[in-house]
Amino acid sequence: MPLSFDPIAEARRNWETHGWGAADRMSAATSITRAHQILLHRIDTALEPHGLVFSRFEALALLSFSRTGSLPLGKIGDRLQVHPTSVTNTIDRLEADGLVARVPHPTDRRTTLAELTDSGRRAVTAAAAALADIGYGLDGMSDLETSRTDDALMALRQAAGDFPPDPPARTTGPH
Amino acid sequence: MPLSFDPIAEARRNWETHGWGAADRMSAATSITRAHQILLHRIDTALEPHGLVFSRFEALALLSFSRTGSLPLGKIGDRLQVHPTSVTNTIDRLEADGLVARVPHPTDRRTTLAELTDSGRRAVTAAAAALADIGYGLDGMSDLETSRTDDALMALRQAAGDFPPDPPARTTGPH
DNA sequence: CAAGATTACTTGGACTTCCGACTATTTGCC
DNA sequence: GGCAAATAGTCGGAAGTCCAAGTAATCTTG
Repeated sequence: MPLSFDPIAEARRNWETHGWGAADRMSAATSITRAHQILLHRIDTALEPHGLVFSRFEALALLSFSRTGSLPLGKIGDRLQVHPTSVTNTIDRLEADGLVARVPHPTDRRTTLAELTDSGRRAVTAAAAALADIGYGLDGMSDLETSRTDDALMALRQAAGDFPPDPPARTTGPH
Repeated sequence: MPLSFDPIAEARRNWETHGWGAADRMSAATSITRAHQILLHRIDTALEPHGLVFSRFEALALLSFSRTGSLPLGKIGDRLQVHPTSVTNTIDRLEADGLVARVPHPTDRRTTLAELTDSGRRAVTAAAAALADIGYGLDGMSDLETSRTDDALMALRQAAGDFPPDPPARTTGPH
């Protein structure tokens, strides 16, 4: 039973009426929360036939970009910006499905590597195509709206400390 | 250990290199996911001294805007756009903390109303001030970036069916 | 007016995420 | 060298979300 009005717009009116302040920011923050929910649902629906969810897809994608098809669990967490326990859980699931394998690090015995299997590489390729097909769940947003959102959120992520404010380093970049 | 580069920008480069397509959309979708994570953490941190989390605060705010300080649980779910089960859980928590009370609907015995207590009204007022203080977690985004994001996500929400595409109804609106 | 459909909420279960604590290993430094 | 500090990963537990299914009440319709 869809609503006949925008609940966030109504919340904004109430905020203003009650003098709660920062109504624009409340609206944007709530919109981001709701957008995340919409995206996650659309993306997970598209991934479901491939036996994946978004977080597991992200881990596979990251592995597929690495030279050796393997990465330490900790590095996966850093790049995906999730808690180490979430990485453990994600890799547990991928390993149970035969999409990755845990292998010991050749020199550092503390470290475990997650290594993409052939099956995992096939799955991530097919899943990436499925996600591109649905425009990563962003249907309804124009290219301009998409890029503006991306730019604005980059400022937020930077301010939150996700990456340094400096201009792109002059080096060859991360690897 | 913060990264020295933007992991989403790097993912975009990899997407393009591998010809996976829709790199701009992937970037925006991933940014929204990460932004949600940042906001939720900042907001919940600000609410923690008030014994609330964002979802419970939203429910209290909704109740405080209603004429009687009470609403059917189902209507709360509709407005907040969350699953009925989540409403049950949220109200359970608020009730355990004495911030709302479950009361039977006067005419429809299927329906349960959540009613704000005095304690709940005090809590939501204080919590709203705390959230306004931190700009709803959006520090780092300018007003322009905030409003552009809000506009873009409104298009997404509308396309997802959250509310109808028509211009605002000529009626007196929701109540 | 009675059976079937719909609506409202709750329960139980699966999943994901985070936090705190713990083990094992490596690194830094006196 | 050797001990403290830092690093890597996992486990247990608390939260939150959703889905499927179940109970209770109301509405619809023949």
